[in-house]
Formats: sequence, C-alpha cells, structure tokens
Amino acid sequence: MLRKRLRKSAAEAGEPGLDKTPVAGVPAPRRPRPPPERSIYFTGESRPARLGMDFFNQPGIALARALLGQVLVRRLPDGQELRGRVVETEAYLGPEDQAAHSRGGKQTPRNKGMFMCPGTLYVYLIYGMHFCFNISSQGAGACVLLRALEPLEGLAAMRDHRQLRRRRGKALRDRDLCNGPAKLCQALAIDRTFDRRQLADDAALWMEAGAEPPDPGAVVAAARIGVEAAGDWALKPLRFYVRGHACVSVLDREAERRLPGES
DNA sequence: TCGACGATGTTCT
DNA sequence: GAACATCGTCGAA
Repeated sequence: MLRKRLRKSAAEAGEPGLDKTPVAGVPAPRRPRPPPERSIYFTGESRPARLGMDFFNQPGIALARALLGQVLVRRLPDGQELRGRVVETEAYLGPEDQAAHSRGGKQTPRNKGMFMCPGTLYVYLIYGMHFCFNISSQGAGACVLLRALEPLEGLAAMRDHRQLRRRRGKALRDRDLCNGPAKLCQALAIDRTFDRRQLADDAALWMEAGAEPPDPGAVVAAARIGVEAAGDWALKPLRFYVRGHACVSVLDREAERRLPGES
C-alpha cells in the first residue's frame, strides 16, 4: 500500500518541459538548443526521427556500437518525456555465447524476446529486485544490454524514481542517475511490462537518432560485467563505452590503454 | 574511494 | 535448491 502510494506520487512529481541541468563532469550536449525564450514545443521544430526496424536489424556487435550516442526516450503516463544518451552497451551474441541467457539455443518464456525480431525488448528481473533492459538484434537469441545513459531531459523525474528505493535521503548526483543497467530502468520507470514490446513502434518508449555519434577512436571495447562464470566468453571485448564519459558504470583502464593512440 | 556484504524473488535444473 | 547480465549501505583507509 505504502509502496503504491510512493510510486504514484513519483509519477506525478515530474515537471513538464526541458530540464537543462548539465551533468557534472560531462561535456555539454552538442544537440542544438532553441533560444531560451522559445520552447521547442511551441516553435514547431521537430524532434529527431525515431529509429526504426532497419536500425536494429544489424548483428549484435554492430548494434551495440551503433547504439552509443543514440537517445532513449521514455514517455510517462502524464505525457512527460525523459531522455538519455546511450554511453555504455553490452552485446550478447546468441546460442554460441556462454554468457547469454540464450546460450545453447535455450529458449524459455523469460527470454523469448531475445528470439523475436530486431528491436524487440527483453526486460527481465535480476536478483529479485532489479530490471535489465535489452534490445534484440539480428540473429536468433542475440541482443544488446543497455548499461548506462547520460541523462539529458527529465532529470527531476529520474531522480524521484531512483530515490524510491533508497533509505537515506541523500541526493543523487546527475551522473549516478543512469550509470548501471538496473539504475537506468529505475530512472526511466521501465519494468517487465515492457518485455517483448517493439522499440520501433511503441508509444511509451523509443530511440531517437543522437546529434552525432561518438568518435570511433573514443569507444572502448572491454570485457562484460558480471559474467565471470562464462569462461572464455567472459573475457571477450563485448562491452562498449564512451571513453572519459562520467556516466559509464565500470571503467576498464586496461582496455582503454589498448585503444589506438594510447601508449 | 574502495571492498565486503546483504537484500530479494524469479527462473531453471 | 541454486544461480543470478545488480545495487545501496557501511566501515576502513
């Protein structure tokens, strides 16, 4: 009962309009902004196009890289839109990948979304209390896990959502709102009801083209997180993140040193 | 800032 | 009954 009340109040707390609060330690977004006195909602300026099926229909590794810099949008029931730029992903390659839920071609009611068409969401509960958010890619049983976002818009609502589970009232830094797979789900109010929905045509959740992709030379390929039991597959560089970005969940200094141009 | 640890409940063997 | 693609808190440094 109390929990229900808390959820409701958080959903109602979001303020409409753009939240221009910059993220500490993050270069200012390069997305062109309208003059301050003119809201984009009243100028007729259109938002970037939603990414369609064609975008998601690429192999897991390619999609994991291509998602960096794109913008995830969550429209709340009250109409407010939350936006975050993707800064960290992990590719799961399907039956051969010993770290994937689809390893060995295993298909269960839970992981069905992994086997559905590219752009299908696979949202699952982990450790009994957290949700993780995946996007199906090309190839049966292959998908991409979103691990971290840079909050762009609707930070107040994100903070409210994130604060629900925390005992102490200490305010979260902007960079801590979405820097983990379960954190971003919590901040954007993404739960299991989104499982198996289509990112290409859903009314409450979609992906928009980012202003510009990260410099390919700034994308770190590192081992995935939390899959130590997967043997050799745990070591493969299938996690991708934007080097130097404050919102990345886990840094891999060794992998960063392997980047071209690094000594 | 980092490491240890407990919370929590679904899913699968 | 064990495993689990995590997170928040606390105490030590």
